Amino acid sequence: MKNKLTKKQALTKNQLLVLKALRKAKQPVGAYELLDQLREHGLKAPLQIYRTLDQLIELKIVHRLESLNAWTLCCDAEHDSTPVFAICNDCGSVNEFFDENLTSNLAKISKKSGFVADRSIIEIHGRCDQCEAS
Amino acid sequence: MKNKLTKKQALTKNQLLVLKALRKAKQPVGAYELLDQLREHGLKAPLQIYRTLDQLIELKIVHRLESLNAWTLCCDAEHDSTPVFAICNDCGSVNEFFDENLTSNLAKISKKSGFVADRSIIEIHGRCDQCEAS
DNA sequence: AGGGAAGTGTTATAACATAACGTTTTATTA
DNA sequence: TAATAAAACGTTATGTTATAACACTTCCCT
Ligand SMILES: [Zn+2]
Ligand SMILES: [Zn+2]
Ligand SMILES: [Zn+2]
Ligand SMILES: [Zn+2]
Repeated sequence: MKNKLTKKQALTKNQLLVLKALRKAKQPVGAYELLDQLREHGLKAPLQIYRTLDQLIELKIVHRLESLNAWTLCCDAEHDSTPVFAICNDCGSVNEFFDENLTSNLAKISKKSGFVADRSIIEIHGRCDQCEAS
Repeated sequence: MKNKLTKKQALTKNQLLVLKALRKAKQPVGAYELLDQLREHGLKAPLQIYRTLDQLIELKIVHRLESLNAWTLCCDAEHDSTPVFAICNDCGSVNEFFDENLTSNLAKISKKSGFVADRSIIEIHGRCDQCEAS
């Protein structure tokens, strides 16, 4: 698989626009919010956003947060394992973690029941350390 | 906390209707599909479904599958731990599992980063054993 | 140059979810 | 049991998220 640098060089105009908007955000962003921000750059229709997000997910540059209907940049790590997202109820920040044990636990559970996993979603809601401290 | 039997005795008409529809289904069901099925019993508006589903979730009788925008009955087990849902891409069936190790791993990950967890979502997509066999 | 794959733009529509308001039912307790 | 509070209910309107269908363009490979 190509590394992220290589992938970035191949990005299209729309992909770069969406990526830039996501980078600017400190939180996951919804598709229509992205659309609003990118209207000034010529994007007009939801599909332009949804298609681009799908492409960026395919490139493993972006993740979709299922419980938020929103998207966020992948942390810099090149990873094949399942990310764990910690989502703060208060400030909306999201952190991406990896855990070997957890990944292998998931695999075991699947295996035990004969289920062949494809894609795993782990999203934890709660309060981040900063919000918890204040 | 009351057990499920006690809870069931207290269910309202709408709750019973939705519950019955969910029981009949072999897969998670969307809110509007429930609405369609329950029109003949007098339910007319989406809100009647959404409210009832919220109540049933509060009662821990029903779970929402975030990655499907659909709801399913809780397996019979009375559980406080985080359920793991295995969702088959082919047949749409969903199985609910629990895993001590996984639950404690999740707790550890949270703790390490100072995050205080509230609600965890674990949904695995793939192929169930039956579909895999065929 | 020819042909296929990926990307793009646009209009229309589908699918999912909540706001706001008032009424009815049920439970609590004076 | 009558007053009251809390929960559930019904209805209309609206907001939010996502995809279908179709035509056109760009890029890459042979
Ligand atoms: Zn990632
Ligand atoms: Zn926070
Ligand atoms: Zn359950
Ligand atoms: Zn299956």
